[in-house]
Amino acid sequence: MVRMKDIARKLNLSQTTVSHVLTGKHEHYRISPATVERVRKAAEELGYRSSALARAFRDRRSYSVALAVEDLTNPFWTGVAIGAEREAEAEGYVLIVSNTGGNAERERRVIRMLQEHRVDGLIVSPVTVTDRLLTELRAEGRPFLQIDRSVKGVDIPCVRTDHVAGSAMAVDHLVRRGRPDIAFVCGPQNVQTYQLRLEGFRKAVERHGLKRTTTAVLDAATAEQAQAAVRKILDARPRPTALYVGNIWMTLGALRAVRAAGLSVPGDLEIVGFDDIAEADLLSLPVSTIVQDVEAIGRESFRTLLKLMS
Amino acid sequence: MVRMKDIARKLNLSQTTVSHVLTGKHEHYRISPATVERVRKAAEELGYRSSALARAFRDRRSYSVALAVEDLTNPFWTGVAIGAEREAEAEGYVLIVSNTGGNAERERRVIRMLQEHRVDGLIVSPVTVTDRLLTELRAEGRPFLQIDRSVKGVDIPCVRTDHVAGSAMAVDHLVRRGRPDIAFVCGPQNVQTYQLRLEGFRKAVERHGLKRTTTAVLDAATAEQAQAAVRKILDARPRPTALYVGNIWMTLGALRAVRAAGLSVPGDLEIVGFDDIAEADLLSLPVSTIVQDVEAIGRESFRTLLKLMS
DNA sequence: TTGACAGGCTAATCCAGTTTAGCTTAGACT
DNA sequence: AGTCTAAGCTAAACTGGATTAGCCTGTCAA
Repeated sequence: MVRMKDIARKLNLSQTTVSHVLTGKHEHYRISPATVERVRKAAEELGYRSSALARAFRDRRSYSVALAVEDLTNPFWTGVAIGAEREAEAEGYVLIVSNTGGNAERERRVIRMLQEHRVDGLIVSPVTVTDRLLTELRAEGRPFLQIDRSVKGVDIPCVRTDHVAGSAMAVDHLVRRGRPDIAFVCGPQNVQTYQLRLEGFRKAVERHGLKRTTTAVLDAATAEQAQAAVRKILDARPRPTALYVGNIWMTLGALRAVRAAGLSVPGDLEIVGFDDIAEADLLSLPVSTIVQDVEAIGRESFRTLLKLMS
Repeated sequence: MVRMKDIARKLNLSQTTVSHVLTGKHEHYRISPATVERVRKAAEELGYRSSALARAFRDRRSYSVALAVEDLTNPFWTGVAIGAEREAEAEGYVLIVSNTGGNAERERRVIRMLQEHRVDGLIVSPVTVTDRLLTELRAEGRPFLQIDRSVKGVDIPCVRTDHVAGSAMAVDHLVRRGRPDIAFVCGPQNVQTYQLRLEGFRKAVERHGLKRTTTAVLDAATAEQAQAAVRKILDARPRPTALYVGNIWMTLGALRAVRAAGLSVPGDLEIVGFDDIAEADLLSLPVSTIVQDVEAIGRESFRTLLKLMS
């Protein structure tokens, strides 16, 4: 690798002068235009690439931030990652995306690794992370942001969709369509996202004064569990005429159960799901979705982190 | 941040000794067990986190590698990323995933940025990258790997599925099912992946001596283009009874066209698509797919890169 | 009583940039 | 003649580890 020193030696200049030219400081430190030109030309010729590593070391800023998410398989998280990366790149940062798989041990290992790599900031969706680790991270003074869900009792900023409002939208929509007997298929209550979606659902139901709603809270937000739950729901008499489902996989599972039961959608049953299903229109899936602008969440997260870092 | 120096000062030891203990070198450099214990305890108490940055700087190895992919929205690439990251983490590396969006300028910028961050190795799917940039990268001596597709005339290793064999599988399957009149909907020929898939198709067709096959080569591998192409294909008389489609998005587009035409699948028309559609069974999509073990491709890529790096 | 060796540690150097605090020379001005 | 200033550059320090070379003391054998 070509270093500044090499350029300096070649031109019989000091490394300092080369640095001034290459970092554009020659406005402050008067350097003759001829020298500026010579330095630039030499840098180009030798294929000089400044070492962000050396700079990071000296400045104690790595110009890198990390995003640790639960499941890169879920379009929600890839969207967030793409949004965050775009914004990061525009600001000259490198984004490190880590997939924790919602696994406590991996989450911990990944965070430690990123700490050691001295990332300037961290965006985490705390699935299993306890307030102990978060508090420790904050004590270290590393800028730090939660995304999509937050640990209770820890006052660390969090960027997320208003899940309560999202549920309200779903209920409003179904009521407006004349389907007040809604069955809500919700994810596990140890995940904050689903707590909030359930809370929003309950509030909206109360606001509308709906009497014939039901709620199924699953142990895990999977297609399989949703399929089984919906099968039961459809056995009930009178059968609900609307289904509100708490995430993308559960919606697919629900759809499967509904088809297996031979019901028509949206004739017999209208379905609203949280999370966009990108292929819904391609496949002509008869479901409405509560769409979160995932890339915006990613962009906003990075921008918030940037503020915390300055 | 706590440094080795701080631990040393606290214990009235030299930084060297602390380093020896913390890196486990005290087997070589005799240090009394009492000192080892004291150092370990102090490190723990002070919450010492070794700076991977400082180490990277000094060793000229960052213990980070990068994976630059075309489209993180495509499950193929997220699968690869997850596989590569898992393997990287196990080896103590940090993986930086970048989304180039198949855009030449972004691809170039991202690669430059990673170069400057002194990643130890690079895995790229060269969409728009020319052999000039690749050759330059190799000249720099940075270990470097192509994935899924390779630039012609540049001898840089490439990890990918055997696309030719994949196409052969598709044709074999359809022939076995008694559907020799296959229409192949293929992606653009400036992308190597589709060149190979087309080549495989042609070879298989020849091997079987099929007479009634057709081929549509699209300008872009999108659902929209595929839908339009399939619409035309279905107008032909006699109509083909089998469809082989070159990637996931095109398969979804094709499916849509087939449905719009009111044909039954697989009754009137049997469909095989390259790339897995994860939701296919959930949605009871009547298509067969050529499944690539994407995480394995990711893992294998990282392992190959690791070999190149040592 | 010397010298060989082991035990237990330390000083100094290097990595590639950025930054601070100058240093030298020529010409202008007093 | 003296001194002030601007122009155009440079030396040295700093970042946090890893490493190389070696220092000092005590014990034991010849």
